[in-house]
Amino acid sequence: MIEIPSKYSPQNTEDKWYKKWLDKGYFHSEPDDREPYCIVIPPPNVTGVLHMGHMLNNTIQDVMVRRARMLGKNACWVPGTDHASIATEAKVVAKLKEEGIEKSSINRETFMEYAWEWKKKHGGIILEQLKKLGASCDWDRTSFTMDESLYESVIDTFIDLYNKGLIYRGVRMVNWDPKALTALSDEEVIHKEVQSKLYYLKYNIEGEPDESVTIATTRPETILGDTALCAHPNDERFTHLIGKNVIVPLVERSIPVIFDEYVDREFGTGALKITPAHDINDYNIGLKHKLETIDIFNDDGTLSEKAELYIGKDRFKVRKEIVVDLEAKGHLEKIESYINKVGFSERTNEVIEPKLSLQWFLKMEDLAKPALDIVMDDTINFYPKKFKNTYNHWMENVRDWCISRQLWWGQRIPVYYLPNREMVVAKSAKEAHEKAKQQFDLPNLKIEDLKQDKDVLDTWFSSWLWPISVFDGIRNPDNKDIKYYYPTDDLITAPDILFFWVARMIIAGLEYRKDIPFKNVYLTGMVRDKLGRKMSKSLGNSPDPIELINKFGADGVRVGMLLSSPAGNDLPFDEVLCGQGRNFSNKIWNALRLIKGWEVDESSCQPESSVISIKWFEAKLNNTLKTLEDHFSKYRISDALMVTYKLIWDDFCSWYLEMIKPTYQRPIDPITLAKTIAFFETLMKVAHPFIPFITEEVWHQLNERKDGEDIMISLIPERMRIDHQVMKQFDFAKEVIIGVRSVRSKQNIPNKETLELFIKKNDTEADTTFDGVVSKLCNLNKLEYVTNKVDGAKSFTIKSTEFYIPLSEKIDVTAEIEKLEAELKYTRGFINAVIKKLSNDRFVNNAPQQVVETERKKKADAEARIVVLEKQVKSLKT
RNA sequence: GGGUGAGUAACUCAAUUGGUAGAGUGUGUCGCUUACAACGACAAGGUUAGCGGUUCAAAUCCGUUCUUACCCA
Repeated sequence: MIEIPSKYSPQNTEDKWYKKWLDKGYFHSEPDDREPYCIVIPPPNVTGVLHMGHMLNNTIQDVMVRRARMLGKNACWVPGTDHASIATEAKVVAKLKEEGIEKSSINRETFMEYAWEWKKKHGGIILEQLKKLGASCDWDRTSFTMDESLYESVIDTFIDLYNKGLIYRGVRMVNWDPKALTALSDEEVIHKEVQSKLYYLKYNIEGEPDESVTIATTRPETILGDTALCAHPNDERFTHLIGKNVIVPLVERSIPVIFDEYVDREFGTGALKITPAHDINDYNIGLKHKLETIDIFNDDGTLSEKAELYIGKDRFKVRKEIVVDLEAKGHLEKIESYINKVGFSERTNEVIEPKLSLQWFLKMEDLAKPALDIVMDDTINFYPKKFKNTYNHWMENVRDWCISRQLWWGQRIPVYYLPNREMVVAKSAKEAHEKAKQQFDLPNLKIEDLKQDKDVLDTWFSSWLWPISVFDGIRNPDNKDIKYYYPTDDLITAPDILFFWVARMIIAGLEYRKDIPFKNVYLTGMVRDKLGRKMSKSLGNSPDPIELINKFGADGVRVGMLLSSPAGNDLPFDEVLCGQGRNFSNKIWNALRLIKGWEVDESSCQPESSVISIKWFEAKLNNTLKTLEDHFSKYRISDALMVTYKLIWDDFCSWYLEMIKPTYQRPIDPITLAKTIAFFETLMKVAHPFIPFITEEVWHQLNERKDGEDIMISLIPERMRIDHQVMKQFDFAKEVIIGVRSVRSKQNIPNKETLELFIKKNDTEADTTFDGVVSKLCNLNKLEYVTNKVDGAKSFTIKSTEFYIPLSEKIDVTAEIEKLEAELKYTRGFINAVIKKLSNDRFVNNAPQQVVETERKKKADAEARIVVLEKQVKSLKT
């Protein structure tokens, strides 16, 4: 026997094969005559390291790409990263701080040098980790959202949209991160429940020094920015305040009492203070009632001069101080503990301050409409379908997109301001200069007089172009890559970015290519821990993917990730699943060991049982290939894997190999061996997209391969006709085998001991096709058809066929009768339901013909079985 | 508070659109039998969250209550 260790070790094969594939250029794709299959990776953040979400997501992508490749398509998976402006800038700022450098002490250019240096050093980590997973990305096409061509595409797009009148500058309430000093999108804000306090504050009524009205607030420091007090118009507790003013405590400012149905009468006292500059709802009420806005905060979260008091102090410090002062002046009625949701910055974990600020916006309404329709009419398909609802809801309530960020790391907004407060939009300062001179008739304007906008664009304003810009399709709309690969085929991503990435890519695709960016969107679930919590760094509940790979092998981890992750359902991750994946590899490995260990006798002829076994497995294989196609067409990846898993483990290893296995130390015949190896090869091909490494290794062990004859670039064989007859016959044989094994197990008869099996057919002719197989797998020394019941034997019944196994021990007649009667009871219950159905005219007339037919068949089968069972009981009793 | 999903075996999920519920894992019993103990054989396990309704027939459709996740406010 050839020396093959009994345990498969992935470490010895995975790196070897990945390198080989890479060296041979198998991952690279160039346009040709074949049908393209393309996926663009959801670009991970350059600051990121691989987490479980990436593992799941990229495993699925790799499965899709590898399968497409093996179906003969020209498969291209474009990898890359996004520049993640705020996250990266935060990292760089922190690193500089460690080195004793404050961001405020250096200029933009110097900062950008540091940032690029950081990117060069750390930006590729995540992509290297993907290689460990086996990702078959076309690394030659690796893109980065700040690469020259992608950068320029973003700028061109901004200019184009501006010229179309879709981009404007305006004051809006934004989510302000006082630490990063930038606006954040809603998606970058995480709302968390926190234990806070509800302060009940008394405002005096103007002109009535003895009267007051009490409001409740969680943020007492913001009273300094109050410009109104509001109650529900139907709330009788406050009708006496109509037309009156109240006095803001401490600053002693008079503000009007207004009425609006927005107010929740149940909350607090029913009266609400209105601070339009610092709360989005108050802002909207302020707009409606034309209230003044007083912005009491500086950008860093300290109080501004507008606040009049506590100037320069931090907002949280002020909260404590103002409560003391309010109490001293008798304005504090009480404090209750209260749980509310507070927004935190995703990147800096700072409490978000709603803030009015001047930002750039993209008008979304007209752009969103066609992007909504194209999903609703299934031109783009979502898997699972339920996300169409979510998408619809979002797109119908779309709000303008705030695209500016107060950062340096990113594409700088191409807007230039003139000394006369006018502005021009242009690709470069030089162009802007020319344009400004002409447009405003300023021949003496100097280029230094132009000031470019300080802000950069939101990272999503880069990534929404991703499926186009990775092929340079914005700048060169007719280049051969974009024409060949676009639209891409599948997009695989998580539902939490459905709106701010997926939807926007669809919008950009329709706007700039007049075509969808992808045909299908597969939404993965979220990876959670066993307790159902989201995996996150802060909780520390996420395993390190690289350690997992070291422990279980990349193949094992891939199987673990895929096994229980149906599209859109969350995946409660458990290492046990990776263990299952590793065991699967080991099973395959040992099947290889078995086959490699066989001696061949070229002159021996093929046993009948092997002939029929091969016939059966061929049918089973083709049938499974069909099921597999169906699962893939519905994007049921975990089902596809399970079907493959069972085909290999159950059908091939547990059944087929046992059926054709030569007796110990006997040689195998050449035909059976050749056929078995061919089956094994096909199985490896089918499994390759899921477990690329071990399949490549086994493929090479199974046969001598010429250079370039690798499984990765081979084709999955075409499906042949399925022999349903032989499958049916085998299913019956299987039941017989299980029946015999069950008797063995219950009677504690060791496998070594041979048995006799007598079969009494009652209605149909005996089908002896699999008798040889049954004898072999049950270790029978006799298999005989009889016409009479066999006495003193263990028995079991399948359909209406009786089976008898004579035993040396005595049979417990009472137990046998009990068993039979239990079966009779079940079958009678079953047949009664069927009879009831069939005797109902409305059923027979209304139900489809086929359904009625199967019911009749059920009835006939059950009747026959009852007759057999009854006879058996009767004979046992006499 | 509003919206959208989801509640099926101990766990994770199926059930081809209404035809008396199936896998994998786990569990139990037995077995280191000759590829594999990272294994094999066999077995147990379900009032489909509760209640009510439509139907010949409901896990599936309708209503309602409860639980839960996500999104929005």
